[in-house]
Amino acid sequence: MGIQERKEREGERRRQQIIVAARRVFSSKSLNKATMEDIAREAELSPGTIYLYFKNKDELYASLSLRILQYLLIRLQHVNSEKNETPEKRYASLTRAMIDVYEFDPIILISMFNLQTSETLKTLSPGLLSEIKKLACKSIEEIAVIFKQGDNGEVLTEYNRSLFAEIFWSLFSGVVLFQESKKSILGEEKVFLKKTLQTAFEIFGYGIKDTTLTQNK
Amino acid sequence: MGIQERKEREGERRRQQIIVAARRVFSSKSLNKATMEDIAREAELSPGTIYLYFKNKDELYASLSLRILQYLLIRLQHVNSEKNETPEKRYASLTRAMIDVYEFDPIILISMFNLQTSETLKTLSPGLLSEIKKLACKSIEEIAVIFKQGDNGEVLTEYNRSLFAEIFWSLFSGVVLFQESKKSILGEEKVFLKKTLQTAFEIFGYGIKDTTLTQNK
Amino acid sequence: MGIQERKEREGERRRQQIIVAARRVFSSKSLNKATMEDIAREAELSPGTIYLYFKNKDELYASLSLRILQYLLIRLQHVNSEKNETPEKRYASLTRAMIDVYEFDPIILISMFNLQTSETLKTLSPGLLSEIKKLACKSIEEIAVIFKQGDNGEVLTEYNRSLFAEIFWSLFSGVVLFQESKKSILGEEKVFLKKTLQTAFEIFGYGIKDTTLTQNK
Amino acid sequence: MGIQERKEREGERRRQQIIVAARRVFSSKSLNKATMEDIAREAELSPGTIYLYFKNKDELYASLSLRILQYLLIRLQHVNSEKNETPEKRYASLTRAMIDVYEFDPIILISMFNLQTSETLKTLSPGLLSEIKKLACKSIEEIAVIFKQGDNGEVLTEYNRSLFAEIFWSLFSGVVLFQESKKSILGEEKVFLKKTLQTAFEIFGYGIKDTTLTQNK
DNA sequence: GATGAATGAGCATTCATTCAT
DNA sequence: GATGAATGAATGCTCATTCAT
Repeated sequence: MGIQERKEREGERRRQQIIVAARRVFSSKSLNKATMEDIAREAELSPGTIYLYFKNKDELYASLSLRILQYLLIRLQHVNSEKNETPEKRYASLTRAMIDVYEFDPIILISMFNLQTSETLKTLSPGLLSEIKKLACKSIEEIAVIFKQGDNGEVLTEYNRSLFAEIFWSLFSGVVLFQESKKSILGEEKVFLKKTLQTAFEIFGYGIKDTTLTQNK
Repeated sequence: MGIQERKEREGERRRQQIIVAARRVFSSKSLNKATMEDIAREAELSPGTIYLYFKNKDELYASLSLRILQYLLIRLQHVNSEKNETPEKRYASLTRAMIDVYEFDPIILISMFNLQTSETLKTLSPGLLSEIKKLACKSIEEIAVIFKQGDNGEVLTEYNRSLFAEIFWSLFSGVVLFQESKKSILGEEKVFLKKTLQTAFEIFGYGIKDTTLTQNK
Repeated sequence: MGIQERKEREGERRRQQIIVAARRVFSSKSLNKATMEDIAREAELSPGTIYLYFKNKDELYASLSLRILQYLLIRLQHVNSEKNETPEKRYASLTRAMIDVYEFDPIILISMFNLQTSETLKTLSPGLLSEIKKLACKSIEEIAVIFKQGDNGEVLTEYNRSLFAEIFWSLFSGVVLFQESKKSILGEEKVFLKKTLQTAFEIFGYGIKDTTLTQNK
Repeated sequence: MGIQERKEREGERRRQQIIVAARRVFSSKSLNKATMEDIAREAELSPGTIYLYFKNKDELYASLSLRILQYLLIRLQHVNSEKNETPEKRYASLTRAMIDVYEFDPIILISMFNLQTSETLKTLSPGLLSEIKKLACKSIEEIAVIFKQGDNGEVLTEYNRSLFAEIFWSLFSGVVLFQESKKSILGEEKVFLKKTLQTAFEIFGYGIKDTTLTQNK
């Protein structure tokens, strides 16, 4: 029993060790440029060992996203657990949560956004793919819940809330990716990502109030 | 001279022929899956010929984006040329322009967004890279110009306008990429991209009005 | 001593357990496709344990052949022990013995024939290799002994008997392998291996009578 | 036109060049031990070039057998074209043909027999597989035709002729493989393959006469 | 300019074997 | 004796790019 447990824990530790190494490698090289040997070297393991814990390169890459998706979902659920708050406060909590998620691990967050668009997802094993889908969908649903009560007491329809949630999520990913590209490619030294995100969310926050009114007319 | 000109025109025609073929290939395969031979076959040329017109695969890929960036810039300049319009009308023109750009060539637009984040850009030849940068920056500047006069007569600072423009651009790319990923990966049948974009721009439009007020206080 | 014996017996049991598992695995996968882990799983042992009983994969594979070679030799010796029988009856016993050997374990028999031609044998440990050689040579000698008295009372020379024995053995392996290939590759539903073997042996039986006459002229 | 032809001829020459190199490599190493790089080096080409002419390693290996199967079929058809010959003379021609086939290229003949039993065939492209099947089946049919008129004027049934042809073929492969294994593994210096084959065919020749009589009773 | 055969570096993945526990 | 996690060498195949014609 104790042995069983210890082994499981050690196995999980190895997975984390590999994920951490992969994170470091992917932060300097893209999925295609990074080789399994790079990752193995970084993890101080042999290439073969990685395959004991991850089915293949793509699954390892996709697994990176799991952690941040889990963190994201927890943060969003926490926002929703503060039930008696005003809509304004809930929205403020939401924006804070998103910025925290970014700061939790920018590199992995960006790789997750890239994963979203890539063909890689299509060849993932069903288990891992559905896990990712589940977390992503749940997160968006949680965001939708935050928009439950329109700021003016107007109740948003189910449809609108989902739409707003998706747009909010799109705004988040769009800003992060664009600022990242500015930093890495356009060679801008200082990118005020946090400030830009705050402004973006502020605009969105004001925007939905009026949009709510419009849509309910 | 006449001969020189004809040659140049014919050369340009070849480039377009290759770009069109590449577009078709990239629409069904991602950058990494598509081979130069695929593109050559599609263009009814030999692989070697492509290298007469494009330095390498990445440059060919990046060249795809040039066309849509050019189209985008022209549309944005057109919006700004309607000088006496009200801010509301100008914003409406802007949103229409963006949706037109999407519909002009969704595939290339998406590939351009992907290019933005990819490592590919880093290895591009200086000439092509600066051409892309120039078009992208000009476009964002044109968007900023559209925001010149705040909707309430308040004049936005140069800084705010650029920030808003970037956020607007981020929102555009975020929505397009997210909806695309919904379509291709989550397997959603119908994705209402146009509707989602309109709503997103509506929210943004309302949002900046109030944000303007706040920021100028 | 008693302990020593018990250990040896248990060791032998383990070897058999592994051989049985290997047999099952090789029946569905060829030598190259089957992995040591497959065999370990089938034997409900760990990969490492197999190496306590067999030096390496090739030796394990070769060991499979030992059992059937032992069975073959015993059957052939039995045929020769029936001393007073007529040549015809002895030949009939021989053919029956060969068919029994086939039916004893077709899979291993075939793998033995394949082993014969493969490069695998060259890297076997001297002990195992000489064991296999010894059994194979003895078996062929026993067949030669069966041909001792030509069917017409003519006495075959030592040389002829060995030659006939080898040809008989070749015929056996040739028919088994060819029919096997018909079954597995040409996709023939029913292969009448037993009937074919009987006819082949009948032809051979008649043939050597006349050949004997010719050669002694 | 002339260019087209020359290119085709050069292409065919390359294929032959690769096949010749592969033959040399496979004669000293088994299919599994020989690497594509070995073959490329032997052919003084790069690994990539081989893939321009052969789909993969297995197809290259299988292609080796095509030539000898073609040669075999031609020889057998030639035997059958000598229509007025006596059965005895036709059988003598048959045995001579088989020995010639062996001497035409022993190495490839053996590799063909090994191919017959291997799993390799199962993954071949349908075109190549059916080409091999076709040649093999036709050859056996030609052998069956040679047995058309039983040596005693007795007419063999279609069924018997096919059976005899298969057994004859099996005998051939069995003898060749066994003698080969004697040479390479048992370390016998001189193997009298030709003599053994002749004796085997003599036995078979005499044997079918009597078997024919028995079967027609 | 156009060709397309040839190149060859590069890489994910496998699996027999080992050895610390 | 038994384990099974870790190893790491080995290899088939791809494909962007070149260059002789």
